[in-house]
Amino acid sequence: MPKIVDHDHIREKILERCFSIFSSKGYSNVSIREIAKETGTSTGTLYHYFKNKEDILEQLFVYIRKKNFNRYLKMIEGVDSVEERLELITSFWKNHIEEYQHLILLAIDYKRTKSGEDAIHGFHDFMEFYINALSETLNISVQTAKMLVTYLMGLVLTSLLVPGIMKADEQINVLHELLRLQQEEGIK
Amino acid sequence: MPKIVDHDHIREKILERCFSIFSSKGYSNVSIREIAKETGTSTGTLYHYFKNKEDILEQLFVYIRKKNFNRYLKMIEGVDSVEERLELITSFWKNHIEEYQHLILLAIDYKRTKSGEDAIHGFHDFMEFYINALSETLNISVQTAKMLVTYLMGLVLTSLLVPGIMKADEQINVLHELLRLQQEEGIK
Amino acid sequence: MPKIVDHDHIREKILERCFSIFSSKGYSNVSIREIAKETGTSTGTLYHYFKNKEDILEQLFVYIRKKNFNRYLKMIEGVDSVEERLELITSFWKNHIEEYQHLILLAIDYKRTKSGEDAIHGFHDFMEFYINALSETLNISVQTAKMLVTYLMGLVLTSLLVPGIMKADEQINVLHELLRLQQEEGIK
Amino acid sequence: MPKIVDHDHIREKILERCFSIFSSKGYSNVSIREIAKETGTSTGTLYHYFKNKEDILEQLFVYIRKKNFNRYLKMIEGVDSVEERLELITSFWKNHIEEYQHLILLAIDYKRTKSGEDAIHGFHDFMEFYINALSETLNISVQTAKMLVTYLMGLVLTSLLVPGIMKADEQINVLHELLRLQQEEGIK
DNA sequence: TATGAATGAGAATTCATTCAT
DNA sequence: TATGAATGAATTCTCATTCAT
Repeated sequence: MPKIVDHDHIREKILERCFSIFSSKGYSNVSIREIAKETGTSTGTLYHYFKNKEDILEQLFVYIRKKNFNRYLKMIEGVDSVEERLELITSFWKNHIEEYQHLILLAIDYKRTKSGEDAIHGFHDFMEFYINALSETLNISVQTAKMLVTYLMGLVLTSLLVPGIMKADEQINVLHELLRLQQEEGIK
Repeated sequence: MPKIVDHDHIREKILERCFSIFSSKGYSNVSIREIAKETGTSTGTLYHYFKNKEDILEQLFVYIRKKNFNRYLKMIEGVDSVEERLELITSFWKNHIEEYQHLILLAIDYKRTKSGEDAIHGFHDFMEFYINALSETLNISVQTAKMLVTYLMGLVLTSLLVPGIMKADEQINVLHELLRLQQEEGIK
Repeated sequence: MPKIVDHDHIREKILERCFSIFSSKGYSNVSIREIAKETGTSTGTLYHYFKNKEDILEQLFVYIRKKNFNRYLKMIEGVDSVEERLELITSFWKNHIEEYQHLILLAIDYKRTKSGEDAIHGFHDFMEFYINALSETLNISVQTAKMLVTYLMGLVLTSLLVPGIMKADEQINVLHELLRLQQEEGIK
Repeated sequence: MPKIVDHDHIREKILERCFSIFSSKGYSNVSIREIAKETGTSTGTLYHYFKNKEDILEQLFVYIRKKNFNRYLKMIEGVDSVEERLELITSFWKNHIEEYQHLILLAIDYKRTKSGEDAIHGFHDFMEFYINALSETLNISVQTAKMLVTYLMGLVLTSLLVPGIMKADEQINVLHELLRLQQEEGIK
């Protein structure tokens, strides 16, 4: 009579924890032993859920991407006014900037580990999704959405490297104002 | 009368090579043996020039920072017209975007390795230098310079992660146009 | 349900083997690889049982000390006549002189490695135990016991360095005679 | 025109310093680099005076032995009364106990490094010299001299390992008294 | 004679992975 | 399914030794 466990639930618990550890220490600097300890399991158990260490990184990337997409869609859902959406998005970014820091670091680790097309591909989808989503959501051109995403990426990165100088909150406010003005102009 | 060598020259040759290797594989994924092979020396020699592996990262960061500052100052030197400077800076960025990719990756490795204040401090100076330099060079407010730097950081990062979507060249052109227009307006 | 092993038993098997290897080659001249080979394990396993190389030395010292105390006490146990005890002790020394050679060498390695108070402390207890034990066991003054122990130490050392000249057996016999005479005198 | 240096003098200076360093840290734990630094020379220079690291140990042993013999002979020279000699020898031991500690440690390092007959042979001469010298100097039997030397060795060793318990000075006094009494008896 | 830069073998230690229980 | 003991390759770093100057 085997023990009944929620396989996927445990897997995701482990991934969630890894997202944070990998981010702060770097994938390469975290040992399997450390992951086991931090997740309250054992090395043997980890190898039940994941093929090998790299597979954790791989699954983590897929998991986080999916989670992000879903969350974005759920957030926008049912909000029709562009102004409201803009409000929503800016407040969302303020609250989740740390998570996007993790994401960027994860992407870099992923790229360096896979060092090939797979990584690029994965992140490509990510970007494209957000560019199109923002373009549609905010009713702006794809070109403008690209610049917006680029800027947001810069925001995340600088807030990660030089939190003192680049206050993300502040800069998001400025951005919000800029976009709001642009919306108004568009309406006129 | 020991063997006479240009200690600093050798040191910098090694650092220069490490800048590129660390960037593509990540500091933690490059072994001392590999560095020795890539730089055409031996592990023993490396430890003659550097206290330990971390010291390579440390010295590399200092070296690159200094080199960057000097180059920027030399570039601007003797160019008085703001338009010309804008031209200069945009073309500079186009030519050196890869190097700034390396730099960002280095900064991340540095932060993760030192995992503390030291890293932040080093990068803080870097940012501050460029924000002030751009503010003065292009005759724009510090606030605008911050946004500009943030955007440039985003540019570097996206061109690194999704080179297909975010064409740095293209985006720099757009940015250039934006800044040029702003300058003109300022003149009027 | 991990693999079930008698952790302490394995640990002691390793220590027992190290006692002999360290003694003949010196702690510093024995590599972890060599210990692994000699004990029939692997380097990884050694680090499963010991924190690091120095920890082997440390645990070895503790282990040997404890083993020695217990053996001495068990030997004396139930023997009431002083003459019999003297007989017992001298024959014990004859049989275990090699082990005391190991012990002295271990103590020296320990002192040099720890190079501090810890080492002194450990050996201090050892000495004190034997001085008091001999004093009580043989019914002699502490001062005389000290001299006896000093002499025995000299015996072990010389038999180690110049086995040809200083025949331990012979010298123990002389010592035995001396002590026996002293006992008799005390009785009178 | 080559620099004129007193080759032997420098060599002995180095050996003297090594005697002390080896003693406290152990031959194996002292690197050539460390010897160079401690003696104010360079690794290259050391290899001018000594064939290799082991040769330092070898020459050191020979040097110390010779120095010891000469000193002993010079000390005894011209002192005819046995009582005076005894006085001389005990005070000599009190003053030089540390040096004999060094010597024992050196002998152990030597034995472990050579791990063969050479070492034994070297120390054999040492012992024999002292046994005979003491026998003649103090007018005691060789057997007694052997016991005396054994005891002295124990004294040196215990004062090294447990300086707190075994006060060498004190024990030498006791020994001195014992021997003095024996002398008197012999005279009667 | 004197220096210390250069070397690579070998040291201690860590790590992903396997496997008996 | 879960555990952690076992493994040995690979890592960082040290060291005796050589050699150009």
